[in-house]
Amino acid sequence: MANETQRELAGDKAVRIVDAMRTSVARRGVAGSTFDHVAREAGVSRGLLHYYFGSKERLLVEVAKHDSRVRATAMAERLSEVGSVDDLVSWWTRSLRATVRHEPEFVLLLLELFSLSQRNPDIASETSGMTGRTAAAMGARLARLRDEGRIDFDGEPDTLATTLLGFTHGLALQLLSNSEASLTAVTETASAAIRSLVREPA
Amino acid sequence: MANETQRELAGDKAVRIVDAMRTSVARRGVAGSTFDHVAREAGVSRGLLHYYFGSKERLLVEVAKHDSRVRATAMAERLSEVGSVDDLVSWWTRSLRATVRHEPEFVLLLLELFSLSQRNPDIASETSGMTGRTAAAMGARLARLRDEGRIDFDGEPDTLATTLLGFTHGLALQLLSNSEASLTAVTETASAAIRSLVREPA
DNA sequence: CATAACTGGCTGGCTGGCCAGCATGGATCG
DNA sequence: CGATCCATGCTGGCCAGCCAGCCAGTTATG
Repeated sequence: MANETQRELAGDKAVRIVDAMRTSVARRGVAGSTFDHVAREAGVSRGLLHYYFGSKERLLVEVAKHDSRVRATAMAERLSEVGSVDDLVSWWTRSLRATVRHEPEFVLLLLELFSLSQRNPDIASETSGMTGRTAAAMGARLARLRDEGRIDFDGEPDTLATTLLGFTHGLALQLLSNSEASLTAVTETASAAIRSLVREPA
Repeated sequence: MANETQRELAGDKAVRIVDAMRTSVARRGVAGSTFDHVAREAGVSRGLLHYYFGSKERLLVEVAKHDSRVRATAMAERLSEVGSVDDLVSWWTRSLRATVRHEPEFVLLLLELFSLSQRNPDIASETSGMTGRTAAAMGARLARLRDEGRIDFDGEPDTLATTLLGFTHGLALQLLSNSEASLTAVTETASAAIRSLVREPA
């Protein structure tokens, strides 16, 4: 075995552990996600978490990696259907609303990871890689759309993508934590802002 | 004494404790901010934290309250100097850059509070009150500027304020966690988006 | 039978909360 | 005016509970 971290992490149980940890962190936070809880929810023994991952920290890194891949793939898929300015804006709006309403766990996980990143270099690089890859995926698609003459915008594709992603995360937080804020009103305003960044090609 | 929570919290030591806790939470996170550390940094005994605040949770609520007041006041002050669309956009841009560069602790504290809000109703309402009051302060100023015919925009002032705040938080997070992202490029793009939401009065 | 997968009891370290008691300074009394 | 006595701010040792990590041992696999 080349690396004790890589102990057949594709196996059924390893996947279940990463999954359970992901869910638990979103629900209870990192501190509340004890090996005991996570092991029970994954249907394995506590010792196995150590056997596979060695430490809580490395398990968290694995969670971040996994989410990164899933997230980037899902986004690339949806974005591939975007073909015009209108498509792009409505895609952005819909994905924000869907995130807030149906999968807030993702935002909460991201929150925890950002928090941990302040103190843990490994998690920091993984988290930064996660947002970076997502932005890169979006940037690539934006560049392609511009090349194909379907949309136009100023500046680098990656800069635009990073900005859009930042808007999404910020509004999701705002909307999740402040129940008084109106989801529709805020997303409408934000859509208008996004639209101004992208225009029909000349 | 009417309420044991209100044990002369204006006192010198109480203030030092809240301050030390604030700093520590931003640096070490909530879990890492043990009574032992915080007490040492505030220059008081561990027992005093309990004497004043009763529990860690209530101390955190106090930190949130304090920050809320400070933050809203500071923003209202700066915003009072804004008198035109250009002023508003450049104020927003400058305040985002200043936050990222000079006071990331505020963002990190907010991050921790958001995270805790998921599990603690008291902190949730305090955090939501914090962003709510900040948005309300900005909204009031925006409404005034519109009434005075200095700027114009669509929709409710509070909706616009909430959106702008969300943008700020999201970009700050993005920029703090992803060192590769270019601060100037992203803030420029974001400024353009903001500008589209506010226009000269007809 | 050998090796890898897996289990769960154990432990040392740490943490929030508790509380018995100390110190300080003002009021009361002789 | 000095002695006595509290009230209140404050201290730090103690404790019960919890948790990540360890590891000796058991089960599955080939």
